[in-house]
Amino acid sequence: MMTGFQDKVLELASRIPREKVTTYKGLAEAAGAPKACRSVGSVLAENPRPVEVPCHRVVRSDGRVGGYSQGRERKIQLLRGEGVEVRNGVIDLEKYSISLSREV
DNA sequence: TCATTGGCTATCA
DNA sequence: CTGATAGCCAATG
Repeated sequence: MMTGFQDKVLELASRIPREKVTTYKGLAEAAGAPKACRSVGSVLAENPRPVEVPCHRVVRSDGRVGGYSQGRERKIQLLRGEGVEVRNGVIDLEKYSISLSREV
């Protein structure tokens, strides 16, 4: 259906710069729902677009990579391939987490 | 419109 | 990690 929420989530997710990651919570806030962290996951889960929407750049607020439709390991490999330091499935949010800039 | 289900979460125990 | 609870959106009936 691609409603406003989904569209926003995918849009923001596709705007994540390289070597940077965002959290489901942050994405939810940027999408307009500060507590729709789960909904964000649902949207990404049903939108397998490893090219247009790199959902693998979205991690959990704990700093862990979280889940992935294609496999948790796959997500980690992709992140590492972009230059993100992934230690045992954990990412340094202090260095890679960013606040989604709502610019073009 | 409401009820139920599902889901890459968040937080607490 | 598991279990439970919470709060959210989309799909289905």
